[in-house]
This record gives sequence, C-alpha cells and structure tokens, in this order.
Amino acid sequence: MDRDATSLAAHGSGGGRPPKADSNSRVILHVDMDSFFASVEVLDNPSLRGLPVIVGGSGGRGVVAACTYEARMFGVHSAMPSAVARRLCPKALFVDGRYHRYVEESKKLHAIFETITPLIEGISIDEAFLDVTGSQQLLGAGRTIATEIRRRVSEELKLTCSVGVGRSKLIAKLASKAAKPVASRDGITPGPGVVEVRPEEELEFLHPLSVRALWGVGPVTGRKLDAFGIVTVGDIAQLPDGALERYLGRSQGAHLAKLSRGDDPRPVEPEQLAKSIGHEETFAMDLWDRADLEARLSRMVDASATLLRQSGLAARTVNLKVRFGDFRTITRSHSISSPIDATLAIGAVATALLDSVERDQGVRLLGISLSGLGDPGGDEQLTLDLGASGSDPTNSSAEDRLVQADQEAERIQQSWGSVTEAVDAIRARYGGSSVGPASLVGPQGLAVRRRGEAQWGPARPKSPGADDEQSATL
DNA sequence: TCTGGGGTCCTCTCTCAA
DNA sequence: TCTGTTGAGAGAGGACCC
Repeated sequence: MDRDATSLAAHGSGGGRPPKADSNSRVILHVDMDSFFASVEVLDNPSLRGLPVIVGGSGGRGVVAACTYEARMFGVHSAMPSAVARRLCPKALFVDGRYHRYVEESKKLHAIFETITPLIEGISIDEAFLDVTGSQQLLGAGRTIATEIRRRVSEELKLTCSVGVGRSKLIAKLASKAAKPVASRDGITPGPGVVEVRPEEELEFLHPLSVRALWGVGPVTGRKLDAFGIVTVGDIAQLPDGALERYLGRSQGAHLAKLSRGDDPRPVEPEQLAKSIGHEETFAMDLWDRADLEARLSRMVDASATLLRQSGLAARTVNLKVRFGDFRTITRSHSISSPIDATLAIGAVATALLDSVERDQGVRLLGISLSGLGDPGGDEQLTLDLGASGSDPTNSSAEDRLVQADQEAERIQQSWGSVTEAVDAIRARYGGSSVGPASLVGPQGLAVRRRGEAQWGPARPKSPGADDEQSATL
C-alpha cells in the first residue's frame, strides 16, 4: 500500500515522463464523480430526476452500488444490502446497473483528463488522481484547473464531479470528499465543488477528521483504534513514536502514523499493470450439487481465461474462493511451474481445487482468480520430472489430484494452444456466446455471464421460479 | 439486517534449502 | 550427522479500496 523511496526514484527516472516534482511542490487533483452510476441513469432517463434512485442488485442478496442524494437522505449508502436500503427507503426506485454504459461515460471523462496532463492514475471507473504540477504554467494554478475540469464535465458529460486539490494523494482525496454535497434528513446541502488545501493548512484540515477518513482504516481497524480511545487523525499524530506499530502491527502502524502527519509521498502512477484477473458470483440460492458447481466454475474460468488472453497474459497461480451458506469463506490456491492461458488448462487446476474443498454445506459464492501474471511462455520454471511426483494413483488425495491437475494443465496448454486461438477468433467474429465449454450448453444456448453483469449481486427473479441465470441465445 | 464484485496488499504459518 | 537459524516461496486468510 505504502510506496517507498525506491518507487519514487523509479517514477522519476521513467523514460519520457515529466521530471519528478519535489513532493512539497506537487499539485495533485482528485476528481470524484458525484453518485456516478445513479447520475448516468438519471441522465439517460430524466423522469428519474429528483427521485430516490438506487443502482445495484435488486435481489435478496444484492447490495447498493450507488444512489442519488434523494435516496441518501433516508440513510441509504453504497455497499449497503439492498434489503436494508429497501426498508429505509420503501419508495426507492431500484435500477439494475449497466456497467458498459458507465464505462462509456468514464472514457469521456478520461478524454478530458488527457487534455490536462499525462499523469493520470485512474483509481476506479469514476475517480482519478491527476498530477498537474507541470500543467500549471499553461493552464493556471491547481484550483483553476480543478474548476475548469468541473465546468467541462458539466458541459460535455452533463454530470457533476467534486475535485480536491492538495500536494499529496491523501490530502487531494480528503479534499474532494469535503467538496461533495451532503444529504441528511433535513435535505441536500450542495458542496463547494472544489476544495483546495494548501500545505500550511494541511494539519488544521487533517487533524479534526475521524481516523476512518484515512486510507487503510476500515471497520476492523476503526474498532481497534476506538478501543484505544483514538478517535481523530490528530489523536494518532499525538501518539509517541512506535505506539501505533504496537497496536496495529509494524506496516499498518507506520503507514497511518505517517499519514496522520500529512506525510504521503506516493506518486501519481499512470501505468498500473494488473496483478490478478478473476470472476466471482453469488448465487440467488445456495448450491449443493457438484455438477452444478462445476458448471458455474467452468463459466467463470472461461470468462477469466478469455480476459487473460485478451490482455496478452498468462498465469502461474489459480485461486479458488468458496463462501458457504453461513458466510464462512475459504480460499485455495495452486501454483504451477509454467504460465498457462488455455481455458481447459486453467479449468483442470480449478476443478482439482474445488475437489480439495470439503463441502458440508451449501455454497453461496464461488470465485476464481488468476495471479502470478506474466508473458505467455515467459519465466518458465525448470522442474524435475519425477513421474507422478511419487504419488500413488490408487490413493487419490486432494494433493495428488492437484499434482495430476498440474501435469494435465501443462499437457493441455501445449496441445490445445491452437484450439484456444481458434475459439478466441470465432468469438471475436461471432460474439462471446458463439462457442464455449460444452458443460455450459443448455436449452437456450451458452449461458456466459460477462464482466459487469449482475455485478452487485443476483437480480430479483423476473418470474416465479426463475433463477439468477442469464442466458445468451445463439 | 444482511452482507456484491473485482481487485490489492499485508500477515501468518508452513516447508524447504542453505 | 544432528541441530538451530535464516530467508524465500507458497498457501491461506483477512482487511481494505471503490
């Protein structure tokens, strides 16, 4: 999380990049769209304007992805279970998210950023850091640039955003939050839109804030700090050296202690390479049947492997995540000697991992992710071929099955490369549902859920008996 | 009350090799 | 040869972010 001096130096020496600014003279903007998903829905359907609109999973296991300020007045907020949101605001209008539509608007937003500075670090679909230190001579001071961005977003996208200006990511981020509108039971108070925190004002701005405002303090750490009577950022700053490390551990303690003094040298990093790719899915009903679970797993493996190849990458580690009916969550992972990208090769390892999990109760969520990413065929690790690694084929323990899956994955990777390429070519031409694993073919064709679909939990069944499956017809 | 999806990073434990 | 130490890597779990 924290970046050290090495990464700062690496940033400064990057070929073709603007020279590194001294961290005291940097000007960083944090641009954050206001209730982005909900605002796009209102933009596309003006009849929703002024109403409590909630974007997210409408089913019993869904959560709120975003909501309008009219919904926030009732206490609704993002990440809240949809059932709770519905109870707090019975008149709320639930809208299924349209992720691809949000991506379109996000691209327009980034096009605006690119006219300002090349140093853009997108944090998510609707927010980004911009290092405008080098842009000031041409475009004016940080606050002027921030105001101009807001004007252009309003004019060109018909959406609103809030912008924070500071000399670090931490300050810029907290400033953008302070710039936002505030919804309460009494109504909606418009925010200033742009908040700038000058270096000499940083501690005055920072110290009264709750510790939960700091990046890295979530519910668990927040409760720990509460137990020590540490409530505000200023409380952390007043602790003697090393105290927070003792409470929270060396890394997190040191990180938060630095942040509490406004010390955040992390640079804006435009090129962030993915470290993992994956898919996971919560089912409308817990699943017990092995064949059913395996079919769902195949679908996720297929989607992840396709994305992996589209990114020109291969993976060395396959990670499986299982959440049971009682919300207990386990993960299992397995690393293989050579990177793989073929769907069937990844599927062999994923299935062996699923077999290694004791399923004494229904499965609520299943997920797969691929890590240890690198070039296909690159960084191959040399291995000694010891047959079945000494495993006795008659004693097929989970470990043995993983060893067998490892060997099978390598064999498939080598022999099915051309088939994988052909499948990708067919999909590129005829669509993602045109060809896929046989296990997914049902009466209506291939049921392949794509990235961003039902991202906030299973949708409400449209008719009695309907499940969460989203089918694509051939 | 009921807790999504897609990620990143950190810590701890265990194993293995030097 | 045995034992203890250390470091790296894998695996698992947890916390956090949007």
